[in-house]
Amino acid sequence: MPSSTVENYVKAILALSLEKGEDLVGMGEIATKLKVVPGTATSMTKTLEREKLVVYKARQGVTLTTKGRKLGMGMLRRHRLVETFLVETLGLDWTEIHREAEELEHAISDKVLDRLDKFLGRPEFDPHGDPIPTKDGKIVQRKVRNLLECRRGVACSVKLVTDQGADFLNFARRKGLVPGASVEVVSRDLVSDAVELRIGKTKPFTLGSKAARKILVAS
Amino acid sequence: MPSSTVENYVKAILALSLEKGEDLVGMGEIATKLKVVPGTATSMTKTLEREKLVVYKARQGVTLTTKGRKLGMGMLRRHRLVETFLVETLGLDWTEIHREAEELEHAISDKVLDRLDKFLGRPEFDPHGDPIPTKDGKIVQRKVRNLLECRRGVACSVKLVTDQGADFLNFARRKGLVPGASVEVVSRDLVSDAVELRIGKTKPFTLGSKAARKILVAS
DNA sequence: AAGTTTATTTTGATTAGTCAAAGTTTGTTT
DNA sequence: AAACAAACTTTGACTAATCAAAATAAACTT
Repeated sequence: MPSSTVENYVKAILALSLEKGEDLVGMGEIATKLKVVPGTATSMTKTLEREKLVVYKARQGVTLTTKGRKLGMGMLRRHRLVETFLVETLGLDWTEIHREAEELEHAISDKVLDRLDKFLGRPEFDPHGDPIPTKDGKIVQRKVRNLLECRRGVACSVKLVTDQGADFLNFARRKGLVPGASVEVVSRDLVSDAVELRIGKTKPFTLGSKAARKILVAS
Repeated sequence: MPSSTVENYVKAILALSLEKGEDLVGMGEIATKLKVVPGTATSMTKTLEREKLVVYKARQGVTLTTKGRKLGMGMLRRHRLVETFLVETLGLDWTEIHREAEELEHAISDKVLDRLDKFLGRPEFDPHGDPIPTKDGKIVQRKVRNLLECRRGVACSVKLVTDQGADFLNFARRKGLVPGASVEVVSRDLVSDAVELRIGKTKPFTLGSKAARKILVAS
């Protein structure tokens, strides 16, 4: 059994390589994501290599093996199913489930996870709109764009909010930028570095480009 | 935050003192229950004392402080609510939930626990028939007797099976000795050290006194 | 009371995960 | 190419939890 520390490192490496669209992940990135000093990332990486979860090239970075990828996907599945349960069944708030799931994901057995999955009706997406990997570690990807990449004047549906910090989630919810909401880019201004949006028929508002990039939509 | 190790020690001390009806618990008992060597129990006990969870008298034993008792009761509550959830909601088997709950009880926050409690309808007893402590750490005790202490010829209702090992639970279930079942002591034989039982209207069978002592009933 | 058994405590090691800080590479400027 | 900066690795130290085995204390037995 991998320790929860090992699980967290593998999950972080998977998340980083998905974010970057690049398999090789550097020690600094891991250290930042997990809030440890770089030396710790290096030494844990060697532990992961001993367990055949990653391949490590000194001073270059680390890539997941098939085994590591499987474990990582399993963690993602756990995490997202737990989040779904917390929102759907227990009625917790969107913005507070991430931290809870972070703990629970390590404590849940495969058997309980499968029962939970069944109980929830085998959902495909979690409350943030992220796809839930299947048992064999595949994820259904939707064709999504962020709000900066959208055509003007075309209503799109919000699929995903990529920043899971409570602050940002709260902000997004206040603005109505929740998965499922219909949003249209009214105008885009490269000088002020912002986009003007309209949710349904409400009056338009402006979002900075940094925030706009965090909201993913599909048409 | 106490570590899960600390939580387990406190839970074990509480369980032992409840079992014995005696506050003072010896190092050997703790070591046996937690499957560690006695020296480890001694040294962890000192850690617990530093955190003001217990009072420790060398070569005598250890007793929980108010703080320790509160933590212990909290763990019992967690454990039993999680077990209830696993059986009631996810439909897991009676006999396999203990180990699962053992992990989950450390990972669940107070907030999630309270939501779970509400979702389950604030149950008073878990699937084994054990009372679930209230949020402020009180347990409702039922007047129960074991099968050796029962009057002959009087139907009683099974309330509690005190051995939670999978083997014994399986055995009890096969015999129909599950919480809620109606059981009657037909005869008692001190020589063969056994009692003859009848469940409802089925044909009587015999149970050794050691097993009979593990089945608690109320009339 | 002396000896023996049993429970407990101590001591010294070990492992996983971490940090601080010193030492290396590698790559970038000038 | 020499100097510098950034990223990375190494080293040594620390904490929590554990075990093995030696030392000690208490409780029984003759």
